[in-house]
Amino acid sequence: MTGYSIGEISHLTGLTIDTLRYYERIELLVDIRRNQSGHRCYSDDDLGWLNLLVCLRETGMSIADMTRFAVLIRQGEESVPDRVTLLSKHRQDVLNKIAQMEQKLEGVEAKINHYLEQEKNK
Amino acid sequence: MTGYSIGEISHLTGLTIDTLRYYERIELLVDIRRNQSGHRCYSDDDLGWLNLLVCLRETGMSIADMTRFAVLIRQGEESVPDRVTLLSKHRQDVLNKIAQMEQKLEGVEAKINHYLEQEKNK
DNA sequence: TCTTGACCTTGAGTCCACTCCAGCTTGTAT
DNA sequence: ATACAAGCTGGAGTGGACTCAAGGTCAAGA
Repeated sequence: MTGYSIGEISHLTGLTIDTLRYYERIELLVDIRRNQSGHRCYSDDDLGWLNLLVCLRETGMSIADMTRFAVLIRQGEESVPDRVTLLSKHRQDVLNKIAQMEQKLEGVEAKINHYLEQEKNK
Repeated sequence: MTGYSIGEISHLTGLTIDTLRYYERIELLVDIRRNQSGHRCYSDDDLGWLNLLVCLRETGMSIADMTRFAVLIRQGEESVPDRVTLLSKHRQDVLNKIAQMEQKLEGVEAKINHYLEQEKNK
């Protein structure tokens, strides 16, 4: 209930402490509570938001787009349709990127097999 | 038979002209033939190598690793097992990364669905 | 009391992968 | 003859996403 320290959040999210402070600087993260001694004190909501950011980052969303999304959220309820649009577009981008990677991976596999053949016939 | 100009190769591979020259500068590409007027003249082998590089790049291999691979190739036949090792490791990395992206994408989809539910109950 | 360790801030630095610039040459079309 | 497109070089600049450094505060334990 007292919230999480930056070190705890770093462990829980996999983001470094420097990255957490950086995200706050660029306003990807706002209004983080502080305790008496000025240390950041993250809430469960903050943790939830960071976990979503990690999902977006790991699926290749740019910081610029994450920032756009964060702005939508700050605009409140009425931006929900826009948020759906943004995330849906991202979802499709990710699916395309995965398909693209799978296709190019075939080229790599063909090369591996070519080398294996070459070794076999020696 | 006369080979391809840098502009043609750019179209064929999707790499920009600047990137092609950059790859040569960092020795990802070596011994590109020149015509009488000093212009690059790429062979079919060069094109094949570039297409493989594109597969590696699009699947997320770093320039540093591509350079290592290029060095192995220049070492000749005896490096074939090492090339297989390098490419196989990359293949596994790509599969892991795709799996990771698919998993994190579920987090994004959950959020989309959450928003859609929220909109429905309004 | 004094030392650790975890935290704080501002500002600068790093790494990667290009990308752009200025000034020059060459070959083809009008 | 001249204009224009496409190419050349060496070197500098860019954008994205962090990452590090220096110097300071604060609370708890030996």
